[in-house]
Amino acid sequence: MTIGEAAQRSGVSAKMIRHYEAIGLIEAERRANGYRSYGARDVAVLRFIRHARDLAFPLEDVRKLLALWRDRSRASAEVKRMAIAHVEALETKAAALSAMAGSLRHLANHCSGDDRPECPILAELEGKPA
Amino acid sequence: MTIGEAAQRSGVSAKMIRHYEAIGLIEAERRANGYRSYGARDVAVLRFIRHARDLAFPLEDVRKLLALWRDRSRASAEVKRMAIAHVEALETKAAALSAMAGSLRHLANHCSGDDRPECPILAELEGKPA
DNA sequence: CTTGACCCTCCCATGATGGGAGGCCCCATC
DNA sequence: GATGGGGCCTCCCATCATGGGAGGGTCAAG
Repeated sequence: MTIGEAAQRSGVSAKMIRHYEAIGLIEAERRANGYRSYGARDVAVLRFIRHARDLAFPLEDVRKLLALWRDRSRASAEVKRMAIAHVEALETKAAALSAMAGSLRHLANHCSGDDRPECPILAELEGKPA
Repeated sequence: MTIGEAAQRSGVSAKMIRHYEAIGLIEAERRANGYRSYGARDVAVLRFIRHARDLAFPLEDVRKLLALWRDRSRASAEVKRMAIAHVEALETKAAALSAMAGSLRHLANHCSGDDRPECPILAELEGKPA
């Protein structure tokens, strides 16, 4: 199938499929006319990548996960280790965002939000010590 | 003061100070030798920027916040509106990350993590429907 | 007068993705 | 057989905020 069809079936844009090839994440056969050609297995790989990306695994992690996926005799320990590390990174980021949201929401709650110029939000941005 | 000193006092790197100038967020006087020159007010502005960035306001928002900050007669309504919108964006992102962390942690909990190759994490990445 | 610590500008890289230009290919329809 | 439209190709640029580094000028202390 063509790259367009593979894109549709995998949910990965044609643009990204070419990119994944450019960075060596996947490979593709070429037809005589230069067009990339894909099969069912390629679509499965693309879906795998998309699912990993849906969980926000960076592409370098995806590369390792793909290698582990293809190695049927791999130990699950390595996969689990990567997953846990990634979970922790996600939780750390989520906590940081929540904290920012919380303190900003707090400031906003104390801002009248009307025509008056007094604004604790700007005051905080101005004054918070270095 | 020089850019290096302004950087130290404001907590914004010299690299970033130059960048903020390049994108028109701030301006800087120049000495005869071409060096940028900053005063206490500039440091205050840089701190303002840093605090806004600490709350993950995008630079375009910072630009608007700076304008509002400088306008002593501004209405706080606009500031509040921006803050609330940003809080919502932060919360949305945090929730998305938490959700990803949660589902991945769930998968990891069901992965033996030993020498055996069976791994629900890889199975999920492989099989999840499009 | 040398040395080291600054400063300057300009270019490149990150990470993942999209947009678009310019050009080739293929199929269907007239 | 020619034409048109849609899909494919490659290559470049943009995003967002930040850092790194090269190559070169400046200044102050020794």
